[in-house]
Amino acid sequence: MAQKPGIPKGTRDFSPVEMAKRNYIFNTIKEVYALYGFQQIETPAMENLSTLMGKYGEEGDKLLFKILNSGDFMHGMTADEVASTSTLKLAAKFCEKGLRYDLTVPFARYVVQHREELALPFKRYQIQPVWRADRPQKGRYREFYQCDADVVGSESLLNEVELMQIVDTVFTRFGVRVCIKINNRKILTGIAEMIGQADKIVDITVAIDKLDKIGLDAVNAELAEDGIPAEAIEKLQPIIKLSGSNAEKLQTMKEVLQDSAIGMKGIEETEYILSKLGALAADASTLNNAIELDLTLARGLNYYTGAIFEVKALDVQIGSITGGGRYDNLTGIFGLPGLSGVGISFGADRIFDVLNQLDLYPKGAVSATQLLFVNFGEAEAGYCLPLLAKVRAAGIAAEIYPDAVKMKKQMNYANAKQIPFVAIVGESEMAEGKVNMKNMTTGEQMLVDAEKILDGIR
RNA sequence: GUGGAUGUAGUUCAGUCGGUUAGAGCGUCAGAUUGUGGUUCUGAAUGUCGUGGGUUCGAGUCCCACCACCCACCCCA
Repeated sequence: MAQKPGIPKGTRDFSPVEMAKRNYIFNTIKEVYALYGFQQIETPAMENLSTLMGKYGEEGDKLLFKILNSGDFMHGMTADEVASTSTLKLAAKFCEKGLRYDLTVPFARYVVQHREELALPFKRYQIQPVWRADRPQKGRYREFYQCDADVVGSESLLNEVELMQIVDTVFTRFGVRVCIKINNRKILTGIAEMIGQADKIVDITVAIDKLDKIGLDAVNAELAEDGIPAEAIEKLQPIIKLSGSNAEKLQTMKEVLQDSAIGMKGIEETEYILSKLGALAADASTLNNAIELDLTLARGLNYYTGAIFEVKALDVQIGSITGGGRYDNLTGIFGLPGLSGVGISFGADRIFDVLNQLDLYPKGAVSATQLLFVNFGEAEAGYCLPLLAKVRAAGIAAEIYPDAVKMKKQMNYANAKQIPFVAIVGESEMAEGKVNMKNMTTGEQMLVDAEKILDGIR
């Protein structure tokens, strides 16, 4: 072996077993989305860079994968430009496309581009890979899948309620215990107003967001570093430390934010969503999983304007595995103002890790072939082929070992593929018109009539 | 972009103070067993010790650079 081939940093191959598991995840999510009336779309892996740039903040722009123009990409460049040392400027010159960074922005582009054909409100889901030029680490890849569902063209909070129900249903089906955290950008804006730091809203939310990770003192230190006056930080303390039931938290915040119109609007929205989910009284929730108002939840993406959500697994420490929120004017940047959207995104790769750690895959999700015919030679194989066809016609995945090699080897193959049944047909079985069916789990064998081969697989 | 660790067989990893022939488990292959697997036993194959340079009589081991991967921060799913 001369040189081992490899794949780019932060990308992965998926083995047959991994794909079976991933498909189980994707299929479960798809089923639930469809159950709520969402329809699937796909968009291209690459978008025009102008569609992507400026939508994810300064950090996000840096993490965009840019695609070099094909052909003579230096064409038409001036000597000055070629000599320029500014990577950004050069990139802008010879890259006009980029790989998608998430599914939400391409979706907004899709909506604007197809606005005439869409029946509003438009509910779509989309399961595709996205790419980020991040430095990879645990649970973090440069190519990963998102499973988004969004509704645009409706301001009703019923959409938020349904999305919470979807989250709850999906994780219930997976058997993963989660905590759904909910907050509202308007409340955060109200808080920033109340402490007189409205323009620092982004810094404040980013700092507060880290509370459960770095602790209160570190958050306060970061706030001070961001230039928030000590007096304002002081005012923030009771809010950061707020505890109690959802209803209690709302009551407290109503008092704190009574002078902020936008803050009160956020409270009202949150109250509505929680009440519809039965999450205000302690024991009345209609969800299987806990839903909790968490004022420290901020979410980095700055296009969110209303409710925001995030889901954490209770039994695995891995960061957020699902997130989303309402964005009032995402299509505005593409020239279509006044359309409100709200959506969620399941992080399939992290859910994959969670299900792996908890070993929550249902039996049968992994193995595909149910029955293997052992191959003893030309004549025997010829006898098996019609039987094979019959089994397949009954919808049972089956295969015949293509080579008449040693039986041990064929049995090993069945083991490696976790095939539960093996059909052994040699001279004696052929002569009697029978099939020897072996259950690979129990080791039991029984001789059945070839006609009744299906009875052997039970 | 910042910081920290690691790099030896397909894989996980050992390898003492720098010492002559590079080790183990798992996996793979073969045999025990010509039509019965998972267990067991026996045997075998597989190495640019990440790459390049340096120190040395001698380097897997020490030094430097580079590369790769991992972890943490930033940010995020």
